[in-house]
Parts: sequence; structure tokens; C-alpha cells
Amino acid sequence: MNGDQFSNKSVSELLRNVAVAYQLQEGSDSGKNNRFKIIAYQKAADTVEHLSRELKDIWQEGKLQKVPGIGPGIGSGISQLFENGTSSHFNEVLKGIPVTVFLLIKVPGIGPKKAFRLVAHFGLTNTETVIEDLRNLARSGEIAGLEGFGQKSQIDIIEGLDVYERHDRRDERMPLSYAQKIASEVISYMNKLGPVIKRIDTLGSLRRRVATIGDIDLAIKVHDTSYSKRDYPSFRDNPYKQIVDHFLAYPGKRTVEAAGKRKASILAAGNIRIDLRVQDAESYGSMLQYFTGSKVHNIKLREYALKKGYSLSEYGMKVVKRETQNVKRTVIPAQAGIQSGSPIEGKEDIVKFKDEESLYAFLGLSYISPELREGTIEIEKAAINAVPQLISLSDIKGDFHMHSSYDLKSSHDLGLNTFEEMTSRAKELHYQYIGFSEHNPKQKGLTEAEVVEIMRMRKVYIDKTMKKQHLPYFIGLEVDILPNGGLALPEKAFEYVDYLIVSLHSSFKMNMIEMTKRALKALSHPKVKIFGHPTARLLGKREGVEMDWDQIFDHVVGHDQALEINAGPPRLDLPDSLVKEGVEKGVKFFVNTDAHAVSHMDWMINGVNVARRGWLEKKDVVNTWELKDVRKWMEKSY
DNA sequence: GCCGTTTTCGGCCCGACTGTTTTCAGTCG
Repeated sequence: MNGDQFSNKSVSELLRNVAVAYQLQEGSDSGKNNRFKIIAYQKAADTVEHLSRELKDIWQEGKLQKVPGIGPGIGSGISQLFENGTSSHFNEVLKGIPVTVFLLIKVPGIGPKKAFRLVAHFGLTNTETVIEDLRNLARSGEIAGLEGFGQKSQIDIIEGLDVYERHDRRDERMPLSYAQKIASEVISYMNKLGPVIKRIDTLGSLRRRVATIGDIDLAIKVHDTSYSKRDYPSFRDNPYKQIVDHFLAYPGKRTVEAAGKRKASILAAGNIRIDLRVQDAESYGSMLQYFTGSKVHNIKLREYALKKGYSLSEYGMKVVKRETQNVKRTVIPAQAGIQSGSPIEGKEDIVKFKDEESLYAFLGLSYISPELREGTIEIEKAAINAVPQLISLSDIKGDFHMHSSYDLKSSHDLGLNTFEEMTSRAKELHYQYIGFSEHNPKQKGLTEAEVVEIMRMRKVYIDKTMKKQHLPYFIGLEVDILPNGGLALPEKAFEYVDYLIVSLHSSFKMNMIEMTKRALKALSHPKVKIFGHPTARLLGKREGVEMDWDQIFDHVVGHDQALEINAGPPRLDLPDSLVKEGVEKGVKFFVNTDAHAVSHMDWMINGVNVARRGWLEKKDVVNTWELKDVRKWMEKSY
């Protein structure tokens, strides 16, 4: 097990191991016809691995079976696991399979069957030494003698072990903003190649704007091959080779991992893997769609296509004819022009797609933004033309969580820049209004009267300063939620602010009931309009707090309050999945940067990405509204 | 074992690559 035995990673690994165990039972009397059970466990493992929230929290909320791929069976096993630390059902299935099998399947090229045969035949049961033992066996030539293995597979095993040891060390994912930066550098380098390249897109989780990224995947569309050599003298015989070669010469490259005709991968500094795929224009849409994923989305899309009579692949679409109910189906080429427009009939009897729009349209679906492609309900929505009109960065009209350098003896960090400097940046960003929210003055060492006076002086100062700035503004404050749910600000100080953000900055380890009570109490004050970075998570450092989110959602909906999507790269809080749950209940949001410096105001895009993954439209995000509507909403109290 | 705009039963994504093969099984993405 890896770290916390209840982490998503551990649970997904456990489910994957159960799938492996069923695979090994196949063919035995007890394991007949569990082909689909295996797939079910693998699907569940995939989903859990890619959840943006802790499965355990979801379980605590009693929503385990809302997770796609988890039904009554797997769900009860997981419940057992969370309750007792172990699950009798899973244990029963795993029983009798040496643990070393589960270690060996992590080696590239070794799957369940091979792992089991190696372990069984050579008695590899020592978990400490199994990797080394296998390497020695391969080197001494003993594996080639085993039935089903040969010289080549023996060499492959040695190579696989090398790759395994290299990659095992870098297991973690990087923040989206960091991945985006690296990708941009590679893209601008590739663009130097000139007109051979028609366009470059990111793929995979990077394109879907997932909070954390594993590998960086890029797609390149080559220029129409109907070019004239006179027009592009540098465009030699093989554009693919030219592009791949250029990629392999990337200055930031450390090693070349693989290099083929139309794809290649390199490792950059920090063992970050960068994959490149090159495709011609007529099939670019299919490729883009396929490698953008997510895997679950693709599987669902293919199932959907199949029901409509099409077989969808990386290359395009074919028509499927079912012969009998159960056994085989024949695939014949789809007729191009079933829908007029973009699909192109290719020579390989397959309908190709230039772009993703025509691909989705061919299936009768409206376009689905990459951020929505997580296999939840996006296909069902697209089928009835009901995908949301997602917000974009240009919709943001103001930032309500910003810390200036104004010293109000606050309990946490001051910002680095003045009100004027932040205002001036806001104007550059074409904001139509702005909200300041320093931390509340500290409680120790100051009397109530002193705090009230500090707050009064601040208002006077802001009003005076902003008079010259000609940008509508709101005076806010970020107030600590005390452990008992009280606010770290005396009541009399409230009259010097337009709105309050309440945030958790201490005592994160409460149980769910206590924490929920605490948050609800803090939210009960009518001046509170925003719940700041609600889970209080710090990516890679601190898990979010335990909270009954349904109660929080209900409360804010009933009291004209909003939840924050904090765009700071260390936070990205709320997480996208909670945003989606919230908006389904009618929750309103702010996307804020929590800027402590002018440069941080550019973080807004990170929050917009989360909002998009959370299915938010303009109506759901207060700081995309017109000034008068924001004012009206701010002044509502209950 | 999961799932539902032709379903609560009867289905379940697609293709490439590779090695050890005489037609396919295993692995991968």
C-alpha cells in the first residue's frame, strides 16, 4: 500500500489488484465468465484514481454509489474498507495470489498472466527482492526456457525493469500552471519550424485543465500536403520527419524515450515526459478527440456511438452491423455525408474528421469542451443540446479577494503592493470593479476599540485613495473563522466593510460534524458574502477539511452567499468536483485570486479553469455580472 | 459487477504491437 491506505491511489490500486485476481481465475471453474467483472473493477479503479476529491469524503457523505462505475457490489467492499480498515470480500478474491504478482505487473511489458507464471514457476515470493531476483533470472537466461517466453521476451523484461526503476522514482504529478508553462515553451520552440506546422494543441489532462498533470502531450497538425514546394522551399520530402526531428532536438531535452515516424517522446528536466504526435489535417479531429480523453469519456462516447450504429476509433467512424444478438458484428465503412458538412470520406473506408466539432456533430451531439469530458453526464447533456455555456477569462469583471500592503496589524501576511498599484493592474485587466480584502487585524495585543478604529481608518483611507482612481470598488475583509465558529472581528467593526470573506486558517483537523457546525456558524453573520478557499487544502501539502458539503451548499443558497474558487496555484479551492455538485444545487461562486502582489492577479485563469471543469456559466459566477447586479446581490442580507 | 432516451435484462470500447505462433494471447494506451 502506498502511504495512507485510504487514499484514492491506494483504493484504486486495490481495485486494480482485484481485477488482476479475477483475470488470473479466468478459465478455472470459479472464474468462468468474469470477463466483465474484470472490466467493471478496472473501470472503477480508473474512476477512483482520477477523482478530484477524496473517495473517503464521498463515502462519508453517503454518496459512494454516485461515483460512476461503483455500484452495490464494489461499493459495499469499499465501505467495509473505510469502516474496518479491511474488506473481507476483496481479501477473499485476493487470497492465494502472491503479493509479488502485484509488484511485477507494474513493470512495463509484464501483465497479470506473465507475472503469475513467473512468480509461480520460479517461486518469487520475496517482496523485498523480487525485482532483483527477476533481473538475475533474466540475465542468466533462465526465463527464455519457460514456455510462452523466448529470447526476446527475456530481453524485454530486462529493459522493462530498467524503465520501471527509472519511472518509479517520479510518481507525482505537477500543478497545471507549471505544466502549462513547460508546454508553452515547447510549443513556441516547435513553432519556429514555420509553415510545416499548421497548429499545435495540448492533449490529455493538460487540455482538459485538470488540476494536476502527469505527462505533457502535444498534437501537431501538419500543413496541407497539397502544398507547393516552391511556396515552402524548406518543406522537404517528409514533413513528419522534419517535425519529429525538430522536436528531438529540443534544447530542454534530457533523453529521448521513443522516436517513431509520427510520434516521439522525450524526458525534460525533472524527468517530465513530453509526448508529441503529428497528424495530417484530414484526420486531425479524430486524433485530437481520442488523445484528449478522458478515458472514461472516450469509452462512453464509443458506447454511445455503438448504440447509434457506429464504431468510433482514433482514426474515424465506421458503420456497425450486428449479425446476431451476442456473438460477432461486422464492421463496414460508414457512408460519408450522412450529415452534410465536415466529415470526409477517406480512402480506408472510414469517415474521417478534420475537427472535433464535426465528430461530435456526426453523432448528433453538440460540442463538448475538453474540461467537461470526464465521463459524468456530458454526453447525455450534449445529446439534448444542453451543455453549459462555460465562462471564460474575458467574462471576469473583477477580483474580490486581494491583499494590499495597507498595514492593519493583521494576523496573516500583508500584500506587497498598494491599493493604487492593484487598481492600476485591475484596469489593465479591463476589470469593471474590484474588492479589497486584507486579513482581519490580529486579536492578541489589540483592544476591541483599537480594532474598530483600525477598520474605520482603513475605510477612510480607501475611500480617499479610490476617489482618484475612477474604478468602482468594494471594501471587504478576509476574516478568520475561529475554532468555535466565531469571527475574528468585533461586531462594531462590521460597519466599515461592504462584505466579508470568511476563511479557515487554523484547526483543520476537526471531524466532519464539528467542522460543518463551525463553518455554518461563521456563515450565519449577514455581512458574510463569501466562503474563502472552502476546503482549506494546500495542493500536495494538506488535504482539505472534512465537511458536510450538502449542508454548506444549502446554507449559502438560502442566504445569498457564495463559495470561492480560489485561483492561487497552491490552493485551487474549491476543487472542480465540488463546484459541480454545488452548482447543481444552485450555489453561486466567486472566482478570486487571493493576490498578495500585483503579479498574482494573473492567476485568475487557474480559477476559471476550475470553474469550467465545474460546469459554471456566467450566471453562476457573481464576479462576471454587471456592477449594478453585483451591488444588488452584495446588499441583500437576510 | 455496472448500467439504462430502443434496457431492470442483456449487453459491455478500440486498435496497435509483439512474440511465439500455425491462428492467437498478452500487454498497452
